[in-house]
Amino acid sequence: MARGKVQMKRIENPVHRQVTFCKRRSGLLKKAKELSVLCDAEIGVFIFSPHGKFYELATNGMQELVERYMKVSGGNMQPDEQAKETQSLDAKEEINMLKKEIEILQKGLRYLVGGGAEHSQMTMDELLMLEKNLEIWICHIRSKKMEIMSKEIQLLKNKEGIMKAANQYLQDKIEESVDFSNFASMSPYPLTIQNEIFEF
Amino acid sequence: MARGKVQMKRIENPVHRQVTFCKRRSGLLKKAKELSVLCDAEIGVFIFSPHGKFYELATNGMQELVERYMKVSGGNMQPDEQAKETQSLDAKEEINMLKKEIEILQKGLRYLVGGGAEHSQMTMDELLMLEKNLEIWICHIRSKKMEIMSKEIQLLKNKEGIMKAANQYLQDKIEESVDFSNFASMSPYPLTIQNEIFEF
DNA sequence: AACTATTAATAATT
DNA sequence: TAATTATTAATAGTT
Repeated sequence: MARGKVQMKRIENPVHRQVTFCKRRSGLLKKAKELSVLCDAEIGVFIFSPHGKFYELATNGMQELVERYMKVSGGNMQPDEQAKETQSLDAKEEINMLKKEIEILQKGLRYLVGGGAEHSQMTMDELLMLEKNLEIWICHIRSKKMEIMSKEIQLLKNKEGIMKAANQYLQDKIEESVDFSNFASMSPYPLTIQNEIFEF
Repeated sequence: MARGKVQMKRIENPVHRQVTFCKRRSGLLKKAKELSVLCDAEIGVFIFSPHGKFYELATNGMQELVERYMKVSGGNMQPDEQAKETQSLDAKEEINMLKKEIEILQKGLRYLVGGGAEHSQMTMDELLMLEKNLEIWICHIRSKKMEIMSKEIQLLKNKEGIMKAANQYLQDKIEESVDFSNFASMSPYPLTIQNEIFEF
């Protein structure tokens, strides 16, 4: 927008890039604020600089926007579509249970972020629920571990098969040589050493 | 930026406002994308139109940005506010929303505990670390539960002591009365009933 | 950080 | 709605 058209690709010169970042960042935030004021929209902007610095603008508190975002994006991007599911349960009860769970999870989150000071405020029931959640979570992790281990075992078995085949091949060769040359022993090494040779 | 300077306040004419919203929204998203490309920054933009329609742009997936945001912002959730917003909605919709929210919170927790790695991509070592973390957390919770139970036990013991004292007092009174009046039996009730009288 | 020459965005208009 | 255009706003390169 000034002194020459700009190519839409990463600016390689780090100084230029940094300067442009500052200028355009403030420009973007200004535009965002303008849009929110002029059109009565709620807007949130995150900016993480390449070096991890964080900038934000939010019309109504980022927290609220994030929560709203999560609600919308949690389903599909179209708020219309998520309304159409049919399932008959005792809705109010379920809602209450879910809300409780949310509260507990939020407390848990706060606890983790806050480093532990907050759980003195949790009741016994809440602690039980949180404990249950964590146990479920640990189960997931353990099954993931099992999965990884299974893969490794499979890999090792494959290796073993290949090594066995290689050993067989070598043994055959040796026997062949023995037959052919009539030497008593061409193979001074035990098979285990052959294994090592073919390990990979 | 055209045909006259614009006042920085809400556009009252709804048609103008809507038109301006569309134009500036696309402008803002464009600018955001440009900034991210030119300066190698990560950017997320939420826009909620006055009528609740939602637009977003995110360089690396909004989820990741939101998580990152939660990390830097310290996770100061306001559990109260979101409950009120959902009052007028259809129950099933609400259930879905709450479930999504739970999922997101769990993801957030996972993220915080794991230090940022997605667990589908986690290595064995990372999973082990996470598992250990969760177990530690469960230990904390269990010790908190123990603490609560201990307090309850203490409370019950105190009660017991008070009741015993009360009983003793009553018994003394009764004996006194017996001595004083020379009636054979002033106390037709067993002590267990005295216990009930002094329960609280 | 301040300054322009330019480009880009957009308000009003068609 | 979708173009057009007259202006203003943003900013790239420079100092």
